[in-house]
Amino acid sequence: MNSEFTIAVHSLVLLAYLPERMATSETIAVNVGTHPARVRKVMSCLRRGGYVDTREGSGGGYWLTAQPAEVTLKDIYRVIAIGSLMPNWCSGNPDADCIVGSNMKEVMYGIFCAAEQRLESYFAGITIADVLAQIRECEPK
Amino acid sequence: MNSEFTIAVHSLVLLAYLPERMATSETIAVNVGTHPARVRKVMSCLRRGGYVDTREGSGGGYWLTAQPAEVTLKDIYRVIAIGSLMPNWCSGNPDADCIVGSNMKEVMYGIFCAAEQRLESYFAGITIADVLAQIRECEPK
DNA sequence: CTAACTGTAACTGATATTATTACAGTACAA
DNA sequence: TTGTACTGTAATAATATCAGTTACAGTTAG
Repeated sequence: MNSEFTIAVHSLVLLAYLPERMATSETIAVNVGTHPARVRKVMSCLRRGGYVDTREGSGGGYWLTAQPAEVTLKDIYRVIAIGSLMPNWCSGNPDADCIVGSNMKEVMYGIFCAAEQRLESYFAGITIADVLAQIRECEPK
Repeated sequence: MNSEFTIAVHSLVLLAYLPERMATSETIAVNVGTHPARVRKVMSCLRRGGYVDTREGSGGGYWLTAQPAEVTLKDIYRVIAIGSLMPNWCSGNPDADCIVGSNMKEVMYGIFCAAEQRLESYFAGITIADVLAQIRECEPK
């Protein structure tokens, strides 16, 4: 899995934590530990998903429009990282004579799709509010 | 996830399918669609896990020692691919002042570990024999 | 008009993945 | 005991993916 999912979750949790529920890509990037351009790319996806709103220009930035308790990690996963469980490489060769070689690709595809659904159902049980609550429970540094 | 897990499953299913339950790395590699050296690397892990036995030298190769109905994809996952769900990149900075930035890494780590357990429990329900049965159910080409 | 933003694409460098080569070690069989 | 056919493993090369960075057009507030 690439890390855009993590960046997306982190960004939404940060917005939920901030009193104004608003921040610029620069502020988010510092908190996440990456480059503002990368944050903007991820936030564009979240905007298309309807979880944040953006304003360009001076005084602009990103703010949370969704309720933290109503956005799940599954929602975010589907917007940002869907399909990332499946390896890019597939085994077998559909034209082979052997039924194992010729059908393995399809069977493994089915297995990974079902695995991804399991993963999504786990993520469906975790909201942005839950993640923020876990953060508040951490030992103060 | 890298594709060694897929190669391992494919190899074991092929061995379970073959009447002798035995094959060389060359035979397996052709069926899987990769290089024999790569198959040998994966099979070394499976040997250490106790799922196959190997014999060097002329007439050697790999054969299945475990019962196909008793080896699960979870067993294989743990031997070959454990930890592969977690991204290599982590967000946040434990030294930051903000509790979100300083604790996100740890919280996301916990989320991914639990997700991996979910994945493993799904894989625990699928045996090599199940995969082979699915292959036999596929339309003949 | 200017400063401060986002949106997005292009490019670079780093890292991960897969393929390939190489060769030492082992076992069988003539 | 020598040749052939294998495994075991490391090193290298080729390729793909990922993350960082730069660049700049477009937008908005003041």
